[in-house]
Amino acid sequence: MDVQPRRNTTQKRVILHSVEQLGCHPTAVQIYNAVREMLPRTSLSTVYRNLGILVDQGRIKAVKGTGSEIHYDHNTGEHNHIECTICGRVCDVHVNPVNIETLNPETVSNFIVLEVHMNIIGICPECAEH
Amino acid sequence: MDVQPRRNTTQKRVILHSVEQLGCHPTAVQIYNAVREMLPRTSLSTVYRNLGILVDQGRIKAVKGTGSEIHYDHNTGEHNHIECTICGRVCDVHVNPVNIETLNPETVSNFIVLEVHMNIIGICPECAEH
DNA sequence: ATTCGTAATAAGAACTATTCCTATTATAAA
DNA sequence: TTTATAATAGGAATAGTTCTTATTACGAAT
Repeated sequence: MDVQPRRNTTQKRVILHSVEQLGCHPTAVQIYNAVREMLPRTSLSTVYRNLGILVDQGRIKAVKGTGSEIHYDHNTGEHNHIECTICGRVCDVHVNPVNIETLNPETVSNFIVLEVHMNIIGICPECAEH
Repeated sequence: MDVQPRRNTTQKRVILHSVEQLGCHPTAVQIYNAVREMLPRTSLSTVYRNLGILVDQGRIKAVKGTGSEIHYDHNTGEHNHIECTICGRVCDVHVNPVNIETLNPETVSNFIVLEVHMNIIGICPECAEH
């Protein structure tokens, strides 16, 4: 729970930069490939460790789609995601957020509601036109 | 894409029965443990294979939470899920479904919207009272 | 600038959840 | 019954992620 000292390493900077550059919610391996174009000796575990640190620091978000890989999102603001069933791409979506206050406690099994995530599944424009 | 003949085996019946009995969205391993109390020689791969068949047949649903395991749900009707951040339990929730028609195509990046899933994160009543 | 403690790294082993493989078993049709 | 083959048990293989350890390099204090 206490904050460790953090060094500002080249790898960390390039990893964050790659998440931002790749844009559309890359996976760890996609980030790894991008990073290795600039720093060819970077290891996958370094990518995973730094992604974990960046998530802990709230500088990026980890996003789960329908697949088994974790996607990383540099957009830390409130938004939802839409995933293409065909190509697997994950995009940002701005739907009116569900107001937690409006959820009747009875309907949510008397849980204390913390977050409401909306995941939309669909077909992206590119895949829609074959 | 053609339908294979399916045999009605004891294992398949006990696996479906366990998903129903365990109720609150068990994982494959939880189902495996329950099944082995009745059929001690059942293997984990048999559990996975039959869960896959049951999902394909629409008799149960596969549900992903925040964790890495897949949960199985005998409630095949339209509903959403709420997950406790503390104990990890996944429960059914009946929130007014999001009407796909009301989603502005612009706001959903011009995707063809197929499904809208709402995942709620919270604290369950048991965990709330320490 | 140089030294030095230690955070971060590279490389790969280990782990976890799931899927696949294969010889054997058992269902149900003939 | 017999028989063809779907389903099984057991375990190997895979995929994605996390962990381990000797080595490297950041940056604070000389």
